[in-house]
Amino acid sequence: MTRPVQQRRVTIVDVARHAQVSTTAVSKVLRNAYGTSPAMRDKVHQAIADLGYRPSAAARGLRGQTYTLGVMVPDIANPFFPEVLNGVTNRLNDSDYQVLLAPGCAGEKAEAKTIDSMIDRSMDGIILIAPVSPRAHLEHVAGIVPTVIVGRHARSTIFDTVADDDIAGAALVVDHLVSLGHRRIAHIEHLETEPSCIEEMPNMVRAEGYRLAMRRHGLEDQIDIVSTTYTQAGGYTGARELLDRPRRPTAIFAGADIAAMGALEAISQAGLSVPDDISVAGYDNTTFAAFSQVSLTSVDQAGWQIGADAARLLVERIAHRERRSSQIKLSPTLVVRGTTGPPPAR
Amino acid sequence: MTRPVQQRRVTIVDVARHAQVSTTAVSKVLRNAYGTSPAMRDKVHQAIADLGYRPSAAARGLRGQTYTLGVMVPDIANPFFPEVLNGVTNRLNDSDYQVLLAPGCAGEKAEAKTIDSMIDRSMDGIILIAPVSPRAHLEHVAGIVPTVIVGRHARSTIFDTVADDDIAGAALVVDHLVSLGHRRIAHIEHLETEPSCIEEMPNMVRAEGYRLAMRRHGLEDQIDIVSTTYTQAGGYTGARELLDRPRRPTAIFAGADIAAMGALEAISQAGLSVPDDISVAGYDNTTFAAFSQVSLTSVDQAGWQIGADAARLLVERIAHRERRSSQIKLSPTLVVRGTTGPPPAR
DNA sequence: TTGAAAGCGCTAACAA
DNA sequence: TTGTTAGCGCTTTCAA
Repeated sequence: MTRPVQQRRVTIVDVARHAQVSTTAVSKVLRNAYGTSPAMRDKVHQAIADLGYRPSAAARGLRGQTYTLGVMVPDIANPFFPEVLNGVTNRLNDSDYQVLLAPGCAGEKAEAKTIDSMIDRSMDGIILIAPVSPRAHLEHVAGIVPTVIVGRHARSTIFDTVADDDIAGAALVVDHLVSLGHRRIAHIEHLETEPSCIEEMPNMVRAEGYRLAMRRHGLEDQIDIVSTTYTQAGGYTGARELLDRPRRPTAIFAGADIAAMGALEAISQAGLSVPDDISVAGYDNTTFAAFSQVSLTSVDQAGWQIGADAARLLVERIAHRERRSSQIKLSPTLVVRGTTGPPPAR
Repeated sequence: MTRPVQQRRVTIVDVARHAQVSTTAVSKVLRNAYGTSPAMRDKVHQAIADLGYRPSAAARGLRGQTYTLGVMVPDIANPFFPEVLNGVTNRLNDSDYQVLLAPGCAGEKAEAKTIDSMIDRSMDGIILIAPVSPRAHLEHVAGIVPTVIVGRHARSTIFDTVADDDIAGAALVVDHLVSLGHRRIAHIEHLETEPSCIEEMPNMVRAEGYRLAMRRHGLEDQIDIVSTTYTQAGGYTGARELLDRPRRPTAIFAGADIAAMGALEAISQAGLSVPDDISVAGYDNTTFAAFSQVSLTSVDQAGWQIGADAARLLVERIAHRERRSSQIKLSPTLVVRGTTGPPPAR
């Protein structure tokens, strides 16, 4: 029985020797750098293929790039984020970059640890999705490594941002419900416990968009917000609270689909039917919103496009670190399904 | 306006000078290596705190460990995988390891590319979830870097495995349906297009478990399998085909929840009701199976536990590369909900 | 127990 | 256009 020989790693030196050129030449060919003749490129590529050479990211990182981009996701179980991620990876598919995801970073502390670990690993750039860190910290990070922030309604000269227009998204829902005849429209919001950066977070902007739209329709006296979280449990307790009101709302706008699911559960338990007794709308147009049994009216914020734009901005910024920062704001659309209808006749 | 000074990175040399010790000493303290006095440890830790030193993973990787573990996930949008991932990260939470996820590796080619990129980055160990690569390739990889394979029913001397007992899981479903009085029980399977490693894949084992259980109940003449994919569309077309049978089944066992969702859609479109006309069961007990509107009977394979076990085995193997390989097989449980009931009276 | 010094594999400044 | 060479920040023998 042959024992597998633990062979030494093939290095750039082996390639150079095999191709009868210098290591510099190999390095240049690898990086498509200036100053290599076609003949040399061929020789080097041949040697690389012959030897099965693969560059060591660690050694590269010590001097130059690692060809690694990091993406931080707050909650991988929320089906909206995979969609954004697909936009990112798809955009980078035939680039030299490898995307690595740092999972599970709930809260400011875990988030800081995750970002640090990406910096320690000399990543060439990072995309932070809906981070909760204070603005100052994000700017500090962006000063160290090219950074794109997704979801925060912030403006900075050193990082780029991509976000959905949450004001417009909330307005789409309110407009739709008003046009159906609703007046008593309530909102379930996510309230961040950590007080920093409050007004930049998408959840807060959605609540603000709801308020603005209600006022625009002359319904300021109907504004009714319960503060819970964007979770199924949060939606459930929020809806319970709303259903206990002396005059209960005829429609509930939950700031996230998963919260809308909790609300639907509470409504069904209360013996009420949707949309005949009460309408429900969500946000994110996640996979399950389209299930026929669910059929949830929801705001689609084009997660795929958000991811693709973030990836593009990041690559651009890596190439030109001094270029002006961009802020991309994408317009959401409303997907009307079966959970919204006219209010019950009174 | 002060321009942010791009200050030089704090290195081990700075720490050594500040603490008045050698760089060797700092390195030892960092790695909890043998041969450091408490006094020295204190001095070094103090200097690290004073200077805000963080080790460079690239430099470390060039000689020793990178303290990075890679996890490859086939499809991040499938809500079962986040659960496994949470098990992994939770288990490693207070270790020195950082978990990084390589997303989107559909197909053998993309998978190989992803694995290579993890090796290039000198990861200390990798967890491959439901890989489709041929066995020989997995063993080759495991020879280079400590590897744990999740979901494959394989046995190897050089890699560890963690898997759900899919034979038992399929039996749980068939037994449940038979006990309700069903005889015509059909199965929707996922058929891998790439012919390698077929019999090791969880989907194939589930189909085999279905066959075995049917035979055990004396129902071999009722065995009815349609081959599609574990997707919503796959479940939809699979169910359509089954509903068109001259004598249609009274129960459908889909090998994955997401396929069960497609089947439910097809059934509802055909004007049939669940479970009165036909019962449906899934596999994975994903989040949406518990939604009251869905209420899908499903097999729970304890994804969290699978992830935690995989992380434990990987850390053990990194510490003892020569230890005997382990195969962990976890027993699934059945979660009975509203989509299964007695067959219609004939 | 502590430290000096030689690399790890690559990139980039500089020389030819 | 090509090659020589000095590091990048760390780990790891090997001496002291």
